[in-house]
Formats: sequence, C-alpha cells, structure tokens
Amino acid sequence: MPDHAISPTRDQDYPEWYQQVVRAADLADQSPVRGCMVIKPNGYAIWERMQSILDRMFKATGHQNAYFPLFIPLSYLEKEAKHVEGFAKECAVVTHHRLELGADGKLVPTGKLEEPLVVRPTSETIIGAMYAKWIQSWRDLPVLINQWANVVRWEMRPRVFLRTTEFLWQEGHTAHATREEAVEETLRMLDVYATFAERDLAMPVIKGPKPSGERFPGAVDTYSIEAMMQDGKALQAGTSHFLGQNFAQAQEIKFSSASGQEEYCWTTSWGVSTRLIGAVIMTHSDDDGLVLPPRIAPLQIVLLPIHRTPEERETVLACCRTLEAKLTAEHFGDEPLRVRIDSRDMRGGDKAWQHIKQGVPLRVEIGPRDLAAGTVSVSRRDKPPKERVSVPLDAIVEQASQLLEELQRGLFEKALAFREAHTVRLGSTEEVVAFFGGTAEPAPKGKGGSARSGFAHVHVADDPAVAAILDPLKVTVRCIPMEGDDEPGTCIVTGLFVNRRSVLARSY
RNA sequence: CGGGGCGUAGCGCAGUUGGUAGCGCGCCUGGUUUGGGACCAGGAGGUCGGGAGUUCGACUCUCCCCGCCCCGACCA
Repeated sequence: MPDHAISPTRDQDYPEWYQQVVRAADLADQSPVRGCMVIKPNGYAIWERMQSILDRMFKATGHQNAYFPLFIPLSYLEKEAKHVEGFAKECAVVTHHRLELGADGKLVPTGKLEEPLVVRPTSETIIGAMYAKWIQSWRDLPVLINQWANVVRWEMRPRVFLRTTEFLWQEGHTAHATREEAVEETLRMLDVYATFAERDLAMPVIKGPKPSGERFPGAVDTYSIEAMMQDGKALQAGTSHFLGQNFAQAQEIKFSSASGQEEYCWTTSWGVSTRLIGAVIMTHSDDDGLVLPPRIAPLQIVLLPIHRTPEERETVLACCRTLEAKLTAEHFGDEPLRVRIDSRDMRGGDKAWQHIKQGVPLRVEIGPRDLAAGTVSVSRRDKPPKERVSVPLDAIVEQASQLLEELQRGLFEKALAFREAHTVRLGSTEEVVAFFGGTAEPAPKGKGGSARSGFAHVHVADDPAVAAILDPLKVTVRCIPMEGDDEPGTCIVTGLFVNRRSVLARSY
C-alpha cells in the first residue's frame, strides 16, 4: 500500500484528487443525466447537518420556511430585464405534459403547453409574484421567508458538488418597508453565513461586496463569502443580495405606508448550496481522504471493538455499549455527541482506513488489552493515520467534547494559516501578473492547474479596464473585504481613488 | 460549443503485425490469522461506452454517436 489512501495526491493532480476523495468517502455517484449527481447517504448526511444548523440560525433571525413551485411561467422570468439576461442561457424548459407511444415503440412528448414552464434556476420571480399578492400594508412587513429546494441551471461544465446542473440549496427571500431595513437584512444573513462557515465548517471566509460585473442578475448589491481552497483558488461559498426595488418594481410588490403612501418594497435574497460540501472537502481533506470538522461530521466518534474469541467479543462489545451510552450523554456544541459502534465483521485495519477516508474525527479502539488496563486507544483524523494515544476509559468520556473542540479549532487555524501563507498585497499590474504566473499560462497536459497562487489584495477600481488586465490571467475580483485593516489607495490600472483593496484570485 | 486526454470486472489498469480477454486491489466460500490496509486455497463477476462498416474473424482498423476529465468559452 502507498503511504496515503488517495491517489493521486493533491500535489500531483488536484482536480483528480478531489474526485477520488468524493469516491473514497462514498459521498456521491454519477447520474445518467449529464451534469447531475446522486448524493449518496454519506454525502447527504453532511448536507442534513448543514441544513439543521442553518435552519436553526434562520429561525433564530426570524425567518420561516415555505415552499414555492419548481415550475415558473416563462413570462415571469421576462419581467426583470437583467434577471432574464443572467439566467436565460441556462434554463431548462418544460414544453409538454404528456408522453405517447409512437409507432416505433418510443415515447414521444405530446400535449404541448400553452405557455412553456421554466424549471427554477432561482425563485425571485415566482416568490415576488406571490409577495405582490400577500403584501398590502406596512403592517404586513417585513416578510421573512426561506425555502429549501432544488434548482436547475444548465451549466456547461459540471463538477461534482461545486457546479452541477441540479443542486440543493436554500434561498431566503425577504421584503421590507425601507431600504435601510433591507440592507440590514442582507448584511445580517451574510453574517449568518460567515459565522456558519467559520464556526461550523471551520472554513475561514472573506466577506464583502462584489464588483458590478459579478453581481447577481437584477441585484443592486451582491455580497459574498469567499474561501480559499487548497489549490489557492477562491470558492464563493455563499451570497446575499440587496435587490433594492428592482424586483418590486418589476413585479408590483407594493404596500401602503404608515402615512398612506403607496410604496415599492425593498427586497433581498440569499443562499447557500450543496456546493458547501465541495468547499469543506477542498478546505480540509488530505491525501488520506475526507476530513470533516466535528460540528458537521454526521459521525463524530466511531468505536472500534477489537477481539479474537467470542468471549472477548462479548466483553469488548459490552464495554463499547457502555461507553457509547456515556458518550452519547455528553454534548458538543449544544448537541449530543454522535457516536457509533462499528462492529462489522472485517479486518481492523481495513475498517479503520474506511473511517479515515470518510473523515470521522475520532476513532476509539477498544480491545482486550484496553479492558485489562481500563483504557481506550484514541486516534484523531487531524493526526497521522497510525498515531494512537492511550487514554483511561473514564477520561475519554470527559475529554471527548474537548478533543472535538480542539480538532474543530485546529482545522480552522490550519485553513486560516494556509490562506495567509498564500495571500499577498500587491501594488502594480506587473506584480499581479507575476503573482498569478504570467499570461495565458497553460496547465500541464491533462492536469488541472496546480499553480497554487492564492489571493492578492490589490487596489482596483470597479472598472472595465481592470477586467481587461485580469481577464487573460483568468483572475477575477472576488470581493472587496469589509473587515480587516486596510487603507485607501489608487487603482493600479486606472489610477482612480479607491477606499480599500479588493481580493483578486482565480476561482471555481 | 472549440482544443486535448480518456472510456476494457466495483476501483485502478494491461492487452499493435486483427484470431471473440487478463493483472492488482475489492467481493464470495473455507481455513490459518487478527492492537493499523494479513496469508493460503477455491470461486463469482466483463454484450471490452453505443451503433454502423471493413473482414472468414474486431478490444484491436474506419466512420458516427454518447459519456467522463483537463483547458477555453460560460457561470448568483
């Protein structure tokens, strides 16, 4: 066996490594439909963790869940000009509602629809239409609704979890009486995402507004959280949009104000998707497979009984059950520990490696020698695979949540250190070109670009001239960071005054 | 949609003067084993991505199609 479980390694071929991690951890499978994925139980369990944490956060900030239809009348999409422009190229359209058996024995669509239906690429239009019905008075505001749903965007280049034709997400849609309130909501949800990313996913993110070219179609302002993957590329991990009155005007979302005036609502929308699973994989995983932060790990501690004889099996398993009960009674992050005994009849080494590849944070081995000594043998996913520490049986119960906390924090700090090690401040176009490896740098044949350049903080104006310089480098302005010390300066391309530096990077 | 690479067992791969398939891992059975990817013996598993053509005969040659990966184009 090689000295690592995943081949190729990250250094050898990053995109291929990513796919092998997904396979080794049994997270997803290909579907017969191009660009779609089957999310397998191991992958879906991660999504369920994300859902449950985020859902609580949404409720805690006053939102309620609802569900809007998958199908959107074509005419709805036409209402907001920029919105159409942005999504028209990637819409699946339903034109028929029936199949008939043709002469050749094949099914053919018939029953043409009077108005084609678009499979939602996002739901602003249909939700807006409903809000227009529901909102009459300032007393009806704000409307704070979220929905968990699937959406379809006919992407040209799918990658499992990162960009698939159909994906799962949540989309929040809110309507407010004032601009200030809507902006506040936009930023509040951006904060929710940032907190979730950093606290639960252990993934450091940069919050900030997008330049105009990267805005959501129809938005006044788009804010994102941007994370750095281990190949130095940026991944947009969540977005929050201030939609101004654009959609309200297009869809007649109006209310009578306290002073009796008819006014347009101010709306927002915000979302994160199953892309976050890809983000977690690419932030933490190593050459032995998936590494999951304890807070989102569906299984936090796996108990591995070791025995030879039936008698040993009984006593060891009994001890495991007791330990499982004690551990399950403990809490980590306000939730009971997620513990399981893996008593499958297979070789211990294979079993252990399976859990390594699946990213289980803690492995606890219990064998006859442990029983005799009153200890267990503990391995951490953030340490080398063969490292084990002997711990007294009682101590593990007390220490479990603390260990998980250490792991969680360690992963965050490691990711943060990586980001910082690959972040620079640059002051000229020459430096930018040099940092990103020069123009038109071709990737190695058949390999992904393993050029691990990273983030460059640079003063740039929101101007086409900047894009003209960055374009050939395949670099984009990810966002303008809202936090951290920074000073005003002049744009390295246009010489225009700008308040802060922007983050430049290659991105997914 | 363009350029490149690739589709052979669950996974990773071999298989050129064309003669209808093999290796490693995995899987199943039995045994010996067992504190970190065991060993021995036996076994199951493939319409060689799909279709058409050339041929006595195609995994192999020709054409078309489909899918996957990388790079572009495109992308909240």
